[in-house]
Amino acid sequence: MDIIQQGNSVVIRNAVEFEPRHIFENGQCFRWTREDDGSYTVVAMKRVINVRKDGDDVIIDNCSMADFNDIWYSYFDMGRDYAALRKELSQIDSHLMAATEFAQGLRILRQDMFEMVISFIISANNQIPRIKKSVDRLSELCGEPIGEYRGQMRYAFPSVSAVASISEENLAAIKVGFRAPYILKSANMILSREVDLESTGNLPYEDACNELMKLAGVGPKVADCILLFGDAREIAFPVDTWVIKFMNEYYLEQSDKNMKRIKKRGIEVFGDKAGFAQQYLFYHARESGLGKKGPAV
DNA sequence: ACACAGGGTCAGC
DNA sequence: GCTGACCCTGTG
Repeated sequence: MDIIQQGNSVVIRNAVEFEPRHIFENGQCFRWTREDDGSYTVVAMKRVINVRKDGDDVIIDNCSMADFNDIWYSYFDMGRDYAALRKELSQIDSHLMAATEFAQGLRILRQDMFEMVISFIISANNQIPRIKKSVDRLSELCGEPIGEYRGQMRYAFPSVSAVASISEENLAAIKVGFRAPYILKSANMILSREVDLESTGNLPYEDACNELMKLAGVGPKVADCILLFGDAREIAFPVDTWVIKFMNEYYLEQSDKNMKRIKKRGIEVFGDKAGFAQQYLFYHARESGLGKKGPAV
């Protein structure tokens, strides 16, 4: 991989396994905006960057080589061979063959654990545009300002203590509805170390899940999202409405809506890479409108 | 207009 | 285990 600094940008040459659209529009991340020029402006890790594709090159603007090495290399999971991963998954069956071909360039981000906890608590029984707005409002309310970019002030995702001490009144302004008390309670549980986000990384998958589910508003699906997108747990298999759709369509003998059984079946079929399989299939199902315009693929 | 669902979770049986 | 309610808001 050839990576060079060019002015205020870092350029990754020949990055055929890096497609900003597939990375950001697949539901793992909420703090991005698609610009008129097709690029993506992203706030993460107390920084703001702009990511775009130019031919086969990826251009990360507002980024130093030092930041790329220290932060974004890990964030974008650059150490993983996605070509090999897609090839491996495509051999499982025709659905994964289609999904991995469709979403070439998708990567699973390694994001901040606390940001994942709060973001996915907000995601419950919610819609992606509204989730994005709520996370933005929360960051503007009590996140650190990290400077202007493209004429707009940007705010980092707030710290644990900042979220834990939001007033009820301010929290209402974020418009997270019935999730407000969950956010407050969970932030306080993390602040008091009743649940230690940093130690979950050392726990076996099942234990890490149970630890996270002690938090308010965190059930099995949200716990899996936190572990998959925040802790790079490849076995984590979040079961949501879209997963229920494609599992019933392709992988279950008879219609089933029990999340526990669906999850068990997913791990049975996809093995220790279930999380990756889930992302490709979820994204493909959603983008192709499975269940709305008839069966996909 | 007004019902309906949206990357689920929780409380009550 | 299963069921219904849940704050909002864009959609048809």
